[in-house]
Amino acid sequence: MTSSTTGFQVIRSASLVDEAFRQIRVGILNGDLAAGSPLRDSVLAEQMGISRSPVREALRLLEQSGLVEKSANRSYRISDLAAADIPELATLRLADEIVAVRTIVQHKVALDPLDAALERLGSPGTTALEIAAADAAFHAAVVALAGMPRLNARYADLTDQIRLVLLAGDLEQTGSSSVLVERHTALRDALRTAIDSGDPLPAIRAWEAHLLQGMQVPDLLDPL
Amino acid sequence: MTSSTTGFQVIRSASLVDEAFRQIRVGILNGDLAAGSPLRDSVLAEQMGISRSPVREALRLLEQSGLVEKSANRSYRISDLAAADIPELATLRLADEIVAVRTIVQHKVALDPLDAALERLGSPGTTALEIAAADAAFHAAVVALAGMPRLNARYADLTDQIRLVLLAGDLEQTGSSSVLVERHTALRDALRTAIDSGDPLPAIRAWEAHLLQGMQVPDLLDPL
DNA sequence: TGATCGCATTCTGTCGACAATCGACAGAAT
DNA sequence: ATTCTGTCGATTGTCGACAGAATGCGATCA
Repeated sequence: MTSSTTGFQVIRSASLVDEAFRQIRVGILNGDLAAGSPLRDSVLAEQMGISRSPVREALRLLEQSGLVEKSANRSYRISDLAAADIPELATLRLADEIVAVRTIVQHKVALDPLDAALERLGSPGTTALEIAAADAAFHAAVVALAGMPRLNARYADLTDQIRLVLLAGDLEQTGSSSVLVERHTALRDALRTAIDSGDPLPAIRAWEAHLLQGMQVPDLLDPL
Repeated sequence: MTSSTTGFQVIRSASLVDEAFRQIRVGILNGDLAAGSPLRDSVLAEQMGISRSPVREALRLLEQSGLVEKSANRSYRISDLAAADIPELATLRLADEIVAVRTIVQHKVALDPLDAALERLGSPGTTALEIAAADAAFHAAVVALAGMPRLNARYADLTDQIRLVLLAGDLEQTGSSSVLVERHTALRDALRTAIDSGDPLPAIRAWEAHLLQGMQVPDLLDPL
């Protein structure tokens, strides 16, 4: 890399907007911020020790990414995603992952980056939260393999919203670690055989089945 | 300085951010704003007669919607979407429209709203630009029929970006009005028969063929 | 006692100004 | 002549403050 000789790191002071975005986002996804209560920019700004302007821009970005919405009296609050929103979110996520699978199969992308995610998924002594994170990381890695930046961006937004729904209804139903490793390894193998054979359909079927058992996806998919 | 050169209007009400977003967006999509030149918030603010803050927030929103990009700590500029970006954009658009088609077929949504779009497409004496708009409106109407707000939002962003690409390379290859009416009527009929039979596959195939002939979509789709 | 109007407080939207940073240019040193 | 360095103008990032709107409370009247 560029700075390998000196060990210097590239200095990039992220803008306050990016920093505020990041902090508010993790605050929401960790459940630290109360679900229904309004998000007041002045309060957030004071808590972060910055002015309101960057916070306001960050809130707008969070709104576009779906984690935050403006209520009628025009104050921001965390999106109250309910079980009613699950079908749409799950459908869109499945659609995006299928796009990724197809692209990967068509371009015969190397699958090595998935091994790291699989390993993290199977490492012993991980909390349920870490297991869920590793699960999400595997799917995100698959999507990333497609090399489509816009797909990546919108997929990240989707997973954030889904995580918010799960947080609200706390119906975290991640199975045991071992069975998860088994299932995701099967997914990778399906991808590999699809690449070898050139036919993505079996991999797509495996993906549908996988996401179907993860959460109730509408029966949109069987006709395929 | 009046806004005669750019066609911007002085903003009066609503939210200045929304208004600025709207005006800059149409300015980009109409080609009024130079493609490569930087978008300076001070200049835009002055042209619209408002301060820089709303403009900056609008530019950030435009960045997330893909029409504008910013180099680190430097000025915004219109995204230089090239022909290299067409495969991803077209793939994502097709994926989204297929999601809509599947949802419509499964829920047996009434197709009446499409007739208005078809009529506009076939009304005589329309310019090539209006024909293109009516074409896009038909597809947007189909997506809207699915009733999925997030799908709608991201589809709108996609079509904006695609329009920007077409604007840059001006390879507008809209056929004659009559043949377009014919093709889109066929799409609606395919949708209808799919709803009646309960099998979305023929409609999906019709959609793939339609979008394939519209612009070079990668061969992602034939395995379906 | 209950409802409605008015006032005060709080919050959001917007603005002008200051500070920080970047690219370019010119001058100096090799 | 070329390269490095110091400075300057331009532009972005951030801030504190003001104005309008909304909310809540209290007083007054039916």
